[in-house]
Amino acid sequence: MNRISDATITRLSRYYRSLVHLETQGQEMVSSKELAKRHKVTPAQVRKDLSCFGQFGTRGLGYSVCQLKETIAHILGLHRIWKVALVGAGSLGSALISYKEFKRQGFHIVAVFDNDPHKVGKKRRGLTISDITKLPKIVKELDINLAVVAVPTTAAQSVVDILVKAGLKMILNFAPETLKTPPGVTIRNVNMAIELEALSYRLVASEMSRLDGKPKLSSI
Amino acid sequence: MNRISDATITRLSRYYRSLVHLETQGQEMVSSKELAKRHKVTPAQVRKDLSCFGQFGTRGLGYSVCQLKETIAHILGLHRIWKVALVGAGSLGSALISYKEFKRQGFHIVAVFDNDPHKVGKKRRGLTISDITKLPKIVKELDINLAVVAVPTTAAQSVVDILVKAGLKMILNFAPETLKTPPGVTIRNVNMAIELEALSYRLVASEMSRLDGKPKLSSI
DNA sequence: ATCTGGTTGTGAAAGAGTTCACAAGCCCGA
DNA sequence: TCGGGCTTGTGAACTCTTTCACAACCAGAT
Repeated sequence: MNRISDATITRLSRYYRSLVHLETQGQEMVSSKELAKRHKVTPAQVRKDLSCFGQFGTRGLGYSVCQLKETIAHILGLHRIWKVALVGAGSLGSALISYKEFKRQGFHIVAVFDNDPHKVGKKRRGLTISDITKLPKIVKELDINLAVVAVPTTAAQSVVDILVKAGLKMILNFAPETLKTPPGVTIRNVNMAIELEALSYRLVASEMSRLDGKPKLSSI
Repeated sequence: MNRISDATITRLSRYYRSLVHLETQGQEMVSSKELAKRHKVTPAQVRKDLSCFGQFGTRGLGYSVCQLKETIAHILGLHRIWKVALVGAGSLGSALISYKEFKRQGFHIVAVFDNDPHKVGKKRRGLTISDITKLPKIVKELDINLAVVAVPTTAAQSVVDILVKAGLKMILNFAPETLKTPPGVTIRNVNMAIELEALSYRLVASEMSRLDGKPKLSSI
C-alpha cells in the first residue's frame, strides 16, 4: 500500500464523477457493486481502491454517497483551487481555456503564454497572452502550481525546460513526444493521436483476424 | 503473446515518432538501448514490444531505422488513410479539426456533426457541420471508420449510442465519463481533467509527506 | 434473540506486465 | 579463421495489479 498506482487515482476520479451524479439524483447510499457496474470494473476493485485510503463504508449498507464524494475530493485535492499556467495559445490552448471541466474541478487557468509576437498581448476569454520569457516571474507572482503544455511538438521540450527552471513540479503535456524531466518533476502526457493509433491498430488487427483467422501477423 | 496489450501499442506509437525523427537526422541504425533511453523504458522492454510482431533487428547492430519505422507503420495501420467522423463542433472539436498530428498520421476528419441548429450548416476549416441525425447516412456514404466524440458530458452517451447504431466500432471519447458500449465496440477515453486530477493528487500527497513524513493519510 | 439477505475489508491466489540474464548471432580487425 | 565487442530475442524470475473468497458486520423481519 506504499505507493498508490496511477490506475487507482484515475479510477477514483471516475468514481467521484459518479458520486456527484448520484448525489444530484438524491441517492444516499451506494454499494461497490453499483459503482463497479458504472465503471466496468469489479466490485472488489472498487473496494481495494478505496481501502488504500481508509475504511469509508458500512457493511451491509455500502457507502454514503455524500461522504464518499467528499472523501475522494479531499484525496484528489479537489476541495481547493489550483492555479494553472497554460503554454501555447493555438487552437488547442484556446479550447482548453474554455474547457468547463477544468474550472468545475478547481483548476483555474490564470495565465497564458506563447512565444509568437503576433499573439502576445492579445486576449483569450479575458486572459491576456504573455510572452513566454515572462513565465518565471508570473509563476512566482501568482503562485502557480501546475502547467499545461499545448505547443507544437518541436517546441515542447524547450517549454518544459523553462517550466522546470521556473520551479513547477507538475506538468500536463499535450505534445506527442516523450519529454525529458529531472527527478522530482512529474509529467503526464495526453496523446490524442496516439489514442487514435491504438484504435487503428485494433481495426487492422480485427480485419486481419477476420480475413485469415489469425490474430497475429509475423511477417508483413 | 495472444493479445497485445494497450501499453505495448502505445509504446510502439512513441517509438515510431522517434524513428521518424531519427530518419530525418540521417541515422541508419538504432539499438534498443538508444530507443529505450529516449522513452524512459528499459532496452528489454523495447525488444519485447517488438518481438510481439516478429524479429526485425540484427544482432550486434540493432534495427534499421527506416525498416523498423515502416514495420511499425504497418502494424499500427498508419500506411493508410482512416476516415474520421467528429461529433461536437465546440471549441475542442474545432481544435481537433485543425490538429495537424491527426492528418500527419493518416487520420482525416471528413465529417463534422453537431445538434445545435445554430452551428449546422456553418463551416469549420472547410468542413460543413452536419446535423447529428444525418450521421448514419453520411458514415455509410463516406465509408467512415472511426469517430471522435467531443461533446459535453451530458450528451456523450446518446452520441455514442448513435455511433454504435451507425455501425462504427472504434470511438475516441473526450467526455469525462465512462460510457456504455455493446461488445465488439472499442472506446478509448481521453480525459484531460482526470489527468490534471492525478497531478493534483501527487501534489497533495507530496505536501502531506513533506509536512509529517507520512505519505499516507488514513483519516481526513 | 435469532435468522436472513446483503455488503464491506482484506489476506491470499491469480493474472499481467516488466526486467533479468544469457545463448545466439553479427561485424570487424588481426 | 578466430576472438572481442556489441546487440538481439526470449524463457524465467520478478513485480505490480486485479480478482477471489470469506470472515466480520449491519439492518430489519420474525
